[in-house]
Amino acid sequence: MACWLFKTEPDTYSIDDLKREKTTHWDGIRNYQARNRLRDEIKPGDQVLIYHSSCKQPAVVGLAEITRGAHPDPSQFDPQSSGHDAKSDPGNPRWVQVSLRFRQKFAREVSLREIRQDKTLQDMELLHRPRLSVQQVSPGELDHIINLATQERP
DNA sequence: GCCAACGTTGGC
DNA sequence: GCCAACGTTGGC
Repeated sequence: MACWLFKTEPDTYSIDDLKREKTTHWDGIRNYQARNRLRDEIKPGDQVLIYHSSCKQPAVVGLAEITRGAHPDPSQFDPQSSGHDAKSDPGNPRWVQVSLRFRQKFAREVSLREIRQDKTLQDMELLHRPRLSVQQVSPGELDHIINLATQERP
């Protein structure tokens, strides 16, 4: 079982949207490194931290679980979609999505600022790989963040 | 295949 | 809104 962190802009799709819908398809990924991780590494049962980006307080806000591995992202073939890709071959789709299920919205957010200040989280990819929306998380990091999220603010 | 120009992400 | 980081594009 591997652990990941998916970035999302809450104005577009938030943890509350996921909580309401229960499951979703993580579509719209149009970066090759992120795509490769979805396609090659992310498997059903993997745990996913949900992270809100481009907002007032960037933070880890909840937890989800992968229910289905990579399959074609339909939005690449939709001319109306912002993710439309005219160069993608329907016989060999370029972009994939995964499916995931809501597990929990954390009692409190673990902000990027707090992660930066936490000694045990200094190696998180989140702090070293800007602009990558599918991030690796170690089991220890996942555990630590869940602990923070269920404790009182220091 | 190099690399300059350009576009996007995302924190601040 | 600024701008740093870095991915992508396209001319050569």
